[in-house]
Amino acid sequence: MEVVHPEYVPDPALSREEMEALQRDLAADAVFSDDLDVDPAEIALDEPPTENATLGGDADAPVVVGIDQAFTDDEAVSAAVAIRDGSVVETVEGRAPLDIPYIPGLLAFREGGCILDALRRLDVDPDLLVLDGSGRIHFREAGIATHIGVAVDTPSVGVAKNLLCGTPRTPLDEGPFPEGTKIPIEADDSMTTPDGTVVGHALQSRQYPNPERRHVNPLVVSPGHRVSAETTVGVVDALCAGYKLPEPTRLADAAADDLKSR
DNA sequence: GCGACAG
DNA sequence: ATCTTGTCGC
Repeated sequence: MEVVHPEYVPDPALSREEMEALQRDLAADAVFSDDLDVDPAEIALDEPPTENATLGGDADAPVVVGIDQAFTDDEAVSAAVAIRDGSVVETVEGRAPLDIPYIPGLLAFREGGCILDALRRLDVDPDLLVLDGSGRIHFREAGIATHIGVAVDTPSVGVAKNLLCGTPRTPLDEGPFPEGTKIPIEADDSMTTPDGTVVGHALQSRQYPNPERRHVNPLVVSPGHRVSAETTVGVVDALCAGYKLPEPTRLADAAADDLKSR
């Protein structure tokens, strides 16, 4: 696939002020309502995808791509795994030097280059990108899922393990919550978004039989680009197949890990 | 000055 | 994110 907006390619050499300005610009181009080329209801997985399937499968089924990174001392490696009709149809990798440290709110400038490097090598055309981290749940509505989604103008969602900002309608420390629980997350005064706007959800994708003994924390999902908050939770939920993480990110996670160990 | 923060 | 074996619970 191609980068449609080169001006939004995250440049680690920018000053903090320039980075934030770029985020405000791209957030203005972000679409937080449904504008997909496929019916989101057709995006689902009942079981973990089958490894590599060059032949067979419905060639017209939606292509969902999971992306994740692993790190060494000075380099980031990214793995993008494309899934269609229940099987992995393509896997690519990307690399980039680590030029700046992790700074909350500026994650895309540390990991974005590596991700775009991988996505450019992708032959299939993704209908949805699933990224690690926030999308609209961000101080300037420009989390890494939004940043990447807008740069390639492709529907995207963000899946995070922790909350960056915003206020859950039910405090997350009031858990454990039963599997399937969806808690709206509203914008607060730490964000540019009008207060009370639902910018994402906490999603209890998995829970143990006896949460009192041992429990799982919810995921934090938010729209990246061209997807609404409601559709985002529904789709991520449908992409889970028995594990806490949705299959696209689980597979990308594993792929990135063994790329690192090589 | 205080607080608070994805990966 | 990363450094790392065993260990708890179902």
